[in-house]
Amino acid sequence: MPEPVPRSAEPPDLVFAALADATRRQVLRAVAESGPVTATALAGDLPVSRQAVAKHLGLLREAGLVTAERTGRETRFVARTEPLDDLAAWATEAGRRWDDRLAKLAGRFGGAYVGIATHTPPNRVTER
Amino acid sequence: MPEPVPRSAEPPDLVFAALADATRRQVLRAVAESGPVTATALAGDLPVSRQAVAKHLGLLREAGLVTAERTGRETRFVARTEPLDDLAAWATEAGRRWDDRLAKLAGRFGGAYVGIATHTPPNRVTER
DNA sequence: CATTCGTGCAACCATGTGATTGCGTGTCGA
DNA sequence: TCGACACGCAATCACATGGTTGCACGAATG
Repeated sequence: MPEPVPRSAEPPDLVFAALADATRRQVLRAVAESGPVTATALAGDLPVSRQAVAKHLGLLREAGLVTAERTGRETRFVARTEPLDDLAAWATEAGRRWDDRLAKLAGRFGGAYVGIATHTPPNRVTER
Repeated sequence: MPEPVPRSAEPPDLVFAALADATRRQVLRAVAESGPVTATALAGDLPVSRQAVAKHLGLLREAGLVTAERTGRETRFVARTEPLDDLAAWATEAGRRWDDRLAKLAGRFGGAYVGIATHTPPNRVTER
């Protein structure tokens, strides 16, 4: 056995789910670029209501992508990057492993699938 | 200006959306590990119907995560790894940039937020 | 040529979810 | 103390989405 497979910390569903929505990514990005910021301030720059932003922040918080700190009557959010690092690690690892598998198949079958599997645009079969 | 910001190929919504669903990730993983495989065969190992698998494969295909090749009456799917690489690149880049921003804020404010932003578990504020 | 098998498509259903509005509560400043 | 401000919570709504079933069509097989 080459290695016991580092078992890269598989990002929890929450992270995938949180990142799935474009608006939510926008919120996250805004938080990341605005430093500690409140939901209300954030809503000012975004095309959605304060409550919508608050909801997104809630999910992002559960996913560990932001941290909330309440002082007095306002809550400031800060972005966390670890989940992103985990995601990057996962994607890299998965991609690498599958590529290896693909390479083996290519060896066994003659390499026909390599091109298809790694260098074909979106698709070209029953293209609608 | 340090750099014009490499503008890491931002993964399209389709990729995020495709990866958001756990079952779909399972399908993708199965495809990746089973080499060229048909939807029907895939459905045999998964807890959902063939059509469900086919739908997932359809989305994965639109997201560029799998490729389909029809020969005769059966269609075999193969996983593609580029979208995953793009995702990894994006996550890494975003994380790095935000971390830089955080570091600057830490310098300006005294570092109080650093710990909170980079080493606090899920959360700890209005913990429900 | 009839049958069987693998697909794709369409309709349909239940749930989940992004977003809004309205309201109650706690905090800060005058 | 009182009003303004920042939140959090709940109800509601429209729409997207995962999943199923049923059916029709093209390709192998005898």
